[in-house]
Amino acid sequence: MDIQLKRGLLDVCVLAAIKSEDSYGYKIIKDMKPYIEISESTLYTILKRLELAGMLTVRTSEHGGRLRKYYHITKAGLGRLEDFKDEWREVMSIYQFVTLGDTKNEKK
Amino acid sequence: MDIQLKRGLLDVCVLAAIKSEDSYGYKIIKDMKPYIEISESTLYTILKRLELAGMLTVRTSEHGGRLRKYYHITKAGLGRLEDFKDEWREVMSIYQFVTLGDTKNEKK
DNA sequence: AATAATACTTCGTGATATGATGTATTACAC
DNA sequence: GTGTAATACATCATATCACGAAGTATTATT
Repeated sequence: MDIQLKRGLLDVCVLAAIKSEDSYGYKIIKDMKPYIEISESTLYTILKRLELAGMLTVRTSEHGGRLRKYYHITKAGLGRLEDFKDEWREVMSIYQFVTLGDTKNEKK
Repeated sequence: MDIQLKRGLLDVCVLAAIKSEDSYGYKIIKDMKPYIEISESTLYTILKRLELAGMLTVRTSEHGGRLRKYYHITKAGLGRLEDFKDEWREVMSIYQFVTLGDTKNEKK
């Protein structure tokens, strides 16, 4: 999939991945995989960015003798997801513009 | 609208704006305006990029004592628009992922 | 013992949207 | 007839960001 199209989608995907329950890096990647590929370097960059923006909080927890960072979505993060749904209406109108006049049985 | 979401949309929007008939910079901006805002610097950058990629051709023509650059979509450009429609299926599946479990009457 | 999987980090790079600024002509308001 | 807006295109510097590469460390599997 086109890199540029992914931008703007990745952030909300990560937030969506931790929406229903706290999760950690490796799991987020696996959960997103069926829908969108994300590299480790990209994910951890995004997680840090989202943390700085107050969209999520981090908690370090031991798991099987190894440290894991669990990410928890905040109210701001949930708000971001809501805003995204609003923006999506705009996106769909743009899609309409791009595919305008593309129906098979188009009239002149 | 979110800058990141615009990426990946702008290129195809510009191609769509010259799809049915040749157009020029200023008109493209005005045609796109109801759907998506684009600054002049961005548009001319994109037009140059698309020309280099063989998605469109340029023809300079005089109009009212002033030079105008008319942009014409190529087969490759039309192909790009077709590819975009395929990619859109992926985008919609991502949207599903993001809004998963967001219905009002959600079951546990 | 070796390899794969899990888990996170840092760095450099390339793509790119945009504001600022500049040039030049035409149309219009006063 | 002079100033301002609109038309039309160009260039530059900047900031954001996805990603590959490379690294560190532990656990699970073969």
